[in-house]
Amino acid sequence: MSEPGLACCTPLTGTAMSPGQAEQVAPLLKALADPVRLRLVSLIAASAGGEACVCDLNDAFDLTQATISHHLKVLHTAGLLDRDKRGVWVYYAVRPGALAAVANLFDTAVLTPA
Amino acid sequence: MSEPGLACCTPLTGTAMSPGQAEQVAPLLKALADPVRLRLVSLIAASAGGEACVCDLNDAFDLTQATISHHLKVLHTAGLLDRDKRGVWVYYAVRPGALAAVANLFDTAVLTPA
DNA sequence: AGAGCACATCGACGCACGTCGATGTCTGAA
DNA sequence: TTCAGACATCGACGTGCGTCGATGTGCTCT
Repeated sequence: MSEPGLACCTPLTGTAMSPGQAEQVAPLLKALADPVRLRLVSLIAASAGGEACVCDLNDAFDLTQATISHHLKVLHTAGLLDRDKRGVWVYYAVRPGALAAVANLFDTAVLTPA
Repeated sequence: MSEPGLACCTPLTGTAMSPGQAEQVAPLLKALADPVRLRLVSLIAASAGGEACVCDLNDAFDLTQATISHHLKVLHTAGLLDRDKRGVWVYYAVRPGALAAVANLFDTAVLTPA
């Protein structure tokens, strides 16, 4: 750590997240990085039975039905929500372990230094 | 649960995430919902001492120095990274408890049904 | 068969985001 | 004082995202 242009600090030892792993996890976080989708997941998880139908979710927001349907599709495509059609209604449920996987991410791959 | 247009399922009992809480947490996730920023946080956390200078972070990516500086600013503005200027170099460190707060989010406010 | 409802899809709009090259600011050394 | 290096900021470009109204699809009941 003397002249500029040379190694100025530590060579980044320790195992960090790989680029491939980062590009695999980022879409999951991106799907959750929206106030509406965050509330949607929370509402579904807090519902009785861990599932909720779109009609009820629609009433919880001041948004168009098309917008809610779009957000639900994003969450479903990301693998966070399970879709179950029963007659006229469609029920969404939080995919078991999906959120836990995200939570583990911060406990294992990122937080732990060594 | 008979005629369409009436209450078709459960009235969303249980405590879900409030709209204000969602809009407060979403920016945190949005800051992390990028492969480059995810790797940046991971690299910094995995570095010796839990901190890393920008010059080393720059070499880990095939991106312009301006782009890396931009991503670091986003993470710092979101409250995830601490900035410490020492002479010519700038060291970034993961803000203590910042990632843990995000991890707790999925364990308390969202995951737990009842 | 027809009507009505629940939900998905489509096309379009405005805005925010990721990236870049160029330039500015500050520090330490000659 | 001058110069070179480290990092931030600026302006611009293309792309993606959130939202909407309109329309399509599938189901149920009459």
